[in-house]
Amino acid sequence: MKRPGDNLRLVAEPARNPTLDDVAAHAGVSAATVSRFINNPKVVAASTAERIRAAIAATGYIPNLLAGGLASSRSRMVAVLIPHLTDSIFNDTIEAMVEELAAAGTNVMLGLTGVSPARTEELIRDALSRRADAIISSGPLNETTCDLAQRGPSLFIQIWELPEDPIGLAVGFSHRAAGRDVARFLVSRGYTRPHLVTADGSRARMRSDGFIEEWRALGGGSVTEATVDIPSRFGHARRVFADLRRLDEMPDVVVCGSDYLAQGLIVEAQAAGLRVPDNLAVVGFGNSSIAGEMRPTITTVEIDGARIAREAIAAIRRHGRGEALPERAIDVGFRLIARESA
Amino acid sequence: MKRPGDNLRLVAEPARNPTLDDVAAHAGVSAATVSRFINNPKVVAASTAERIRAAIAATGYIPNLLAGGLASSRSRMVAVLIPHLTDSIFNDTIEAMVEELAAAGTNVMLGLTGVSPARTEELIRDALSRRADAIISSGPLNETTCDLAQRGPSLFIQIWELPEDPIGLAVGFSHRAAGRDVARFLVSRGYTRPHLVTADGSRARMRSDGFIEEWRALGGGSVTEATVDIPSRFGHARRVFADLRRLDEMPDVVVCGSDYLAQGLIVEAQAAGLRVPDNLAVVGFGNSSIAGEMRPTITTVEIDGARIAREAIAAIRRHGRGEALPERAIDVGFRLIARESA
DNA sequence: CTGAAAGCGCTTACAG
DNA sequence: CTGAAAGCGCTTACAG
Repeated sequence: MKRPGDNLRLVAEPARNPTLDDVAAHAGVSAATVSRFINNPKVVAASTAERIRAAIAATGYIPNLLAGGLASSRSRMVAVLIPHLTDSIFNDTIEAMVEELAAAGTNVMLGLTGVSPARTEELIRDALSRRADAIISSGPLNETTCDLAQRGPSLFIQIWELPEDPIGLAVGFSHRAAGRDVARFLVSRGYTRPHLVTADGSRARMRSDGFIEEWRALGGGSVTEATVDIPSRFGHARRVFADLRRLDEMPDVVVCGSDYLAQGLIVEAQAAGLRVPDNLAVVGFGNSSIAGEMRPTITTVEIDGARIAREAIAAIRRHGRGEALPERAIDVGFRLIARESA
Repeated sequence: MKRPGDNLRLVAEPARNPTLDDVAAHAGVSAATVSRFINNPKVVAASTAERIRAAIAATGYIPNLLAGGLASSRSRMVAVLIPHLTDSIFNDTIEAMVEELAAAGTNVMLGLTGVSPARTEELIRDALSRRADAIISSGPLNETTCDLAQRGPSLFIQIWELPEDPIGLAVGFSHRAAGRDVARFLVSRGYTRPHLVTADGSRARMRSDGFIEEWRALGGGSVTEATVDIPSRFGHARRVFADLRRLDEMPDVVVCGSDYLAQGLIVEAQAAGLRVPDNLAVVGFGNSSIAGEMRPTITTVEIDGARIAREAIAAIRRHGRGEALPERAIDVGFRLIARESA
């Protein structure tokens, strides 16, 4: 078994992890100077820097970010709170987020909220306990969680939505507007009998409301609707499709809450001998990577997840420097991508 | 703007976040007692506990885990390092892990390693810096990262594999044995022309090696092989299928590195007018949720991700109590699930 | 450009 | 069951 210090002969290293003081002693400078070097190499003299660099290598020093965070009240950690990991429409955004944060030397605390505000509350509390520099959330909030989120110095960022009165910052888009756009698109393509599959949750609800509003405004006929559990996933398709066939009149297009569910419906429709989009059209949501790869390719609404990540991170940086945010809500918009499925 | 303290009239609260001392003062006890109450409520007298509880509520106290972790050298945080989030075969395992850890009051630092050992090294360093109680990794290691992983008090757990000589603990299964099982299964079903789609990475490689070894041992004929980038995803299917058609002899079964890729191949095959499994059979890997829901349902190898999560967490707990681990490697096995696709 | 010193907010033997 | 006190390992004005 190899242990730290085994390959050092000149200096008798202690068995414990080396600390800043050990490095300082090794380099013949004070701990303060080592600290300065680590956080901002340019402020120390070149020759000193070199000695410190050598001392760090020789001792195998690994900074203690718990101590650093306590002393500086900057944890260099951001909490990311999302409902699910599997079949999640957020995954591209989260992946972009985690990677951009890593590039900025910031780590990510991941919290899975499910659909429970209680879980969300606990996770916000945990993030606050760890003095997260920011909390990025797409989970369900209630009054208690909002109150909680306002406390503490952590910047609270809501993503994938644009609430009336953001707690800290919101980076998202209008779900209602997205729903309206889909309605307009389907009217323009001549569809007459849409069926909406809405996941239990305010955001999907808002899209459906927007859809119905616009559909009515454009003189569209009857709309039917089904509900599925969050998140809208591939596995829901069997039941949704079976229910579809029991409707009085078969719809000509199904609007889904995710590309995964849309994919599932295409599979089900084809297994039942229907052609997509001729016999049944399908619209997804999110432009997940599968959307452009499915046969037929899936018509969907694209959200620029990487942009959400970038805007969030830019705001965190500003907040970290003590600057005020130029705006409380950033609308990244969306884009309807017409492909083969509708 | 609401701030902490706004709704307290009796006690003049400071503008800063309340600390343990504030709670102690409010409850008329020492900080040590409050600390004890928070970490182990049973050790304080019932009446004291009640006063402390009230003081915590009144002050809106949120513990500082940075300070707590520094003092106790237990961060209550576990680092989870995985290659990707999207289309990842680990997601069920990770989801189970994060939820079980949350239930145990432990937070998760998520790191995305990609295929780069350099990234992995940096993330291990970060985890060590944050004094993670454990580092759970399924990412690629090299010599440097192994050395690093051995240092520090964090328990290092490798999941989804069973290396010769685990650094700390390994919780996984034999990929080679899984490959052999698939070969045996396909022979028993009478397939004669398998095509392996292997992701660039040692683990998928090991399954393919196991497959070929067993296939040969059972007197099987020629095997063809294609390579895809990690991870094996739905989107790879188009190219893989196109390449398939250019082979001298069309295979009768394709063995994929994930259920997502298997799903994609089914879609491609059907779009080309082939029937699955009659004209082309497909085998997946991982028993992701889509596998049982696809049409046809996908024959695959199930890994008990929840069990991996449980074993890992049990080990972390033991390690936290200072107990030695009963074993250095835990084989959770796997199970071939025969469905419709092969 | 660098050092001495105070302080960040907890935990934990040690005593009682 | 509880308190006083030392200590965890950093950062950061302050002074030079």
